[in-house]
Amino acid sequence: MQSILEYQDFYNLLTGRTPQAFNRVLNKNFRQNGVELTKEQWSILAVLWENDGCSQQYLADKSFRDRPSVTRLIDNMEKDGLVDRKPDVNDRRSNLIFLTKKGKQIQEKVMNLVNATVEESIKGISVENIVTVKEVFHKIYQNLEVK
Amino acid sequence: MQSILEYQDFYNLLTGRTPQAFNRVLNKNFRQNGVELTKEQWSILAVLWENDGCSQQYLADKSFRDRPSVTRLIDNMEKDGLVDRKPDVNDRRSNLIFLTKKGKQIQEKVMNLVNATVEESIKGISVENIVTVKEVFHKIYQNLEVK
DNA sequence: AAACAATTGTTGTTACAACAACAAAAGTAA
DNA sequence: TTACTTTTGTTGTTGTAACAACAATTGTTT
Repeated sequence: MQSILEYQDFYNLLTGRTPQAFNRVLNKNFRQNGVELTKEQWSILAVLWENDGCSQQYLADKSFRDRPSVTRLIDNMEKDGLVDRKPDVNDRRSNLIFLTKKGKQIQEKVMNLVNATVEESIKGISVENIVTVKEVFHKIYQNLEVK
Repeated sequence: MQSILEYQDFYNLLTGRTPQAFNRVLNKNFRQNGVELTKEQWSILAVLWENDGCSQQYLADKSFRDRPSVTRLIDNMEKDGLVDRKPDVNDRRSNLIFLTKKGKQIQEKVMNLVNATVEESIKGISVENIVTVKEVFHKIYQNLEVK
């Protein structure tokens, strides 16, 4: 890391074309298979499939979003019939979010598409190198969070 | 990569909390130092600092955005007095984008902030591991682009 | 030259991110 | 209990992404 260009390269590495390409291909795979989900909606569903009936705050923590973002995602997903909001009788500040029948039924199809996209993307990459990427990103995250 | 959870982990790795954290810290560093730029505007300026007076299509290619996104970024940056649009006399379909005095003057300050943020983020990570991340991302990009 | 195709930029629409400000409810301390 | 603080969710605003559709211009083919 010496020149200005290399710093810009590193920025592009982290936030640039590869994550965008992955998102684009995932979206395309969704659409081509009749799955009308945004990648953000998928990331919320993935949390619910593991823990149905959790709060919006929990969804925000698990999906690395802030509360306003989750509020609006749930708004749209409720309109699309994927989830229902139910008030928490034990804490009236809180809503509990439940999968609808539709939200449950699409799990297998969606996860197959996600798995296929991930497998396609990491073809020819060794497990050691994937582990290294995970470790580097974890370290970067820690470096930035300490602040 | 065996279970559903690990695939989701990989998705989060690529598009998740670490890139978001980097963007958040970079934005914070901009604001705390009186630089009123979005990270997207910065990525456009970085291209112009290397090649002032290029077309919007060129900016789109270099910053990995589509044409509509660049149109609106330039709209906003023109309002903010960072760049000027000038018609290309040799090709009347095309605009040439030029840095204003303001757009040139902030280069040093902005690049110092970007460099500091990158350095902070990669503290304690070996050059070999950073190279591995670059290679893995390049391979992923190729895997997805072939499609 | 004329017809067709490709390129460049714009506009419209929908969806999301980030941040600030806020209200309601719950928790805590006096 | 009352007053203060924290938590949870919502709304407002601005900025961007992705995609479709389009106009103007340029390039290509015949």
